[in-house]
Amino acid sequence: MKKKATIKDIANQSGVSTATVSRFINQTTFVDPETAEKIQSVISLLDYKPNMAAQSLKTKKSRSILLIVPDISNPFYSSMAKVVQWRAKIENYNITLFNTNEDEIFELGEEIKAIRLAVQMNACGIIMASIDVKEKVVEELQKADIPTVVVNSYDACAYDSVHGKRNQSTYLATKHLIDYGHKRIAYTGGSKKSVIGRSRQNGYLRAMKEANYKIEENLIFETGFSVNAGYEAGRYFSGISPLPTAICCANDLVAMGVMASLRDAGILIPEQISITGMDNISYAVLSVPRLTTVTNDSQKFANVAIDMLFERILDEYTGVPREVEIERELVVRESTRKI
Amino acid sequence: MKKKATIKDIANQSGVSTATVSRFINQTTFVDPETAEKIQSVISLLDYKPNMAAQSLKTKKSRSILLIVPDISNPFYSSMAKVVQWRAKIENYNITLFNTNEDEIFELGEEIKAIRLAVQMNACGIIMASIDVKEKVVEELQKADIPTVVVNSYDACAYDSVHGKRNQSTYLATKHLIDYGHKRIAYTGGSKKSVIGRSRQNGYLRAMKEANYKIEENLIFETGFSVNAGYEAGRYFSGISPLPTAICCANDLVAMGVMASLRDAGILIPEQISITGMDNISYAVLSVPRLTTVTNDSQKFANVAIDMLFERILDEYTGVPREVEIERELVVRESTRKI
DNA sequence: CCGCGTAATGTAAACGGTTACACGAAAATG
DNA sequence: CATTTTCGTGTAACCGTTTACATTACGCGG
Repeated sequence: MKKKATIKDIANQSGVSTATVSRFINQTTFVDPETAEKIQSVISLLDYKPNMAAQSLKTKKSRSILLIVPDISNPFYSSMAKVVQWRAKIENYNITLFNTNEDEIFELGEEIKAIRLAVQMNACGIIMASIDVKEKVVEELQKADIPTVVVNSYDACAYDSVHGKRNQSTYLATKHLIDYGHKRIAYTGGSKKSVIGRSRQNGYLRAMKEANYKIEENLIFETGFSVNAGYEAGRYFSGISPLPTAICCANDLVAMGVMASLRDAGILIPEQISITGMDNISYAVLSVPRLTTVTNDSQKFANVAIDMLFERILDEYTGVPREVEIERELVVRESTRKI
Repeated sequence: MKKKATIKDIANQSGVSTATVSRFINQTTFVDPETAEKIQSVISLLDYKPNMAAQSLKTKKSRSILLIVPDISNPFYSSMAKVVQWRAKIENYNITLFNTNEDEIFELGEEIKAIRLAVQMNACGIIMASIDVKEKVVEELQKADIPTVVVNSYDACAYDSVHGKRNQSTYLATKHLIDYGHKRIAYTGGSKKSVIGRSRQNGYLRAMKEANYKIEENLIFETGFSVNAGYEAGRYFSGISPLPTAICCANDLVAMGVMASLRDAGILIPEQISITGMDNISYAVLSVPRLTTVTNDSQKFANVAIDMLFERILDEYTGVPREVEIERELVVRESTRKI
């Protein structure tokens, strides 16, 4: 195995100093076209590629962004990841993926670990789309002192943040159910321990209260954010008698699980129970009946997040933390019906 | 902003040399328990975290693995990513995500770029789940000289590789359709330019030939691997008269797209057309009618891949490239019916 | 009491880049 | 023509670790 070519090799073979080579590569100073050509030819000849570790060590910048998500297998996050990665690549950054697995191991520690990793690797930026941002996490972020944008959290006021418009998500969905004449509306989804879990459940509660409906404890089933979690919830609800007439789910995945479960129990949707989701992932249109849901455009989230992050990284913006709210809207399809 | 503590700070404040601190951290040599304790306390006090760039520069190892996938938003790959990341984290490795976006920009260059990145960052290993491994790519891998395992490619014989058992995927699906009495069976999915595209289409062709059925050119519609691609294909097929009685799709995403499209055209599944998918992603059970498909357990792929990769990284295995085939099986559900 | 092995630690040279500073030559200025 | 800029480049220190080698001190056999 031949040793990899270093900048010194390039310098020697093209009869210049390493400084010149470095300058040529990074275009930091004008170098004589003739020299440049020579250097370039030697570079191609030796197939030289700068060592990122060395660069990073010297410049204290790593050209990499840490993307923290709760569950990369959730389409919302994976399609976010796709655009983040895409945008980063264009700017010549690469992305390190950290999956906190919130849904399975409910350990706050994962996020802390992620942030530690970011400082160890000299990450240029962090996109934190994890579903919870607690005090300890903020503290750790503070110490890390790395440009950060938080996705999907409503109270990370110390950082740039992007999230859906407040009081829309499940509020819109529940309101829609109420408008359709439903009264016994159930709710299921991730626990209130997470920001998203809380905000989604609160949306439901708020709509119910506004309508002066009584909230029946046994119609609220806390679980996870996955299809399996939804399936479990569906089993729970199908055992309740009388059945609720509608179920508001914390996200589409849960809704799909619920629907599958109800179908297995022989319960008709929407004839017997109306279902709403949240996120409008691409599978929502494909489900049968098509899922009524609320948009949550992950690509928009990702684009806004990366825009803000780059502005911070490049010092194009140094002001107070920004908070951008993404407008959401109800998409009425066939999983809900008037009663 | 306080400067980050370095190993020198730790050394100074605990009255030992940097060498000792390093040895303590990496547990490479026994250090006096008393000294150790002192060092540890200073480390916690100053919140010291080793700088990975420096470590990587010196040791030429980065403790990071490059994961190359064609489309992270495809559940097959995102759930692979999830387990890869999970396993890597346990061993204290982190993973860099590279999405080649094969489906949209059909550029071979992306894979080359990815491999280059791997060498620049001193990646310890590469998991290459991209849908094509061409000559040029292999050449680049050769130069890179990094432990690599290839996923889902049938002809990367120079590397450890994991893929589904040959001649199963679409072959099984098509055979199932034939067993069900179908004769005019269509096929759609990604182009033959990619390994997967080829192997999937070949499975279909082989089954058809074995049954001595004639292959009608206009019943083969090459497109992508996504839901949208499937939707397009569905539109194409619904314009054909007489309709084929079955469509074998390259993967579940495509199948779901096709089903949505046919449904929009008022065509009944499986009454008028039977549909098969491939991958058995978690949404396949959720579709209506439930999709008949062939398993392709992404988590198993991921686990095998990472197992092999670690064996290479840790030099636990240095023999000839291994090839592991994951058994697949047909899952008959409701999207197909006897004719 | 000498010499030697051993255990714990220190010294300092890498690793592969970047960049502040210095320098000579050529071009611009007056 | 003398002086100052400008330009292109070289020199060498530095980034934060690891590690081969050197050093010390101590215990032990002869």
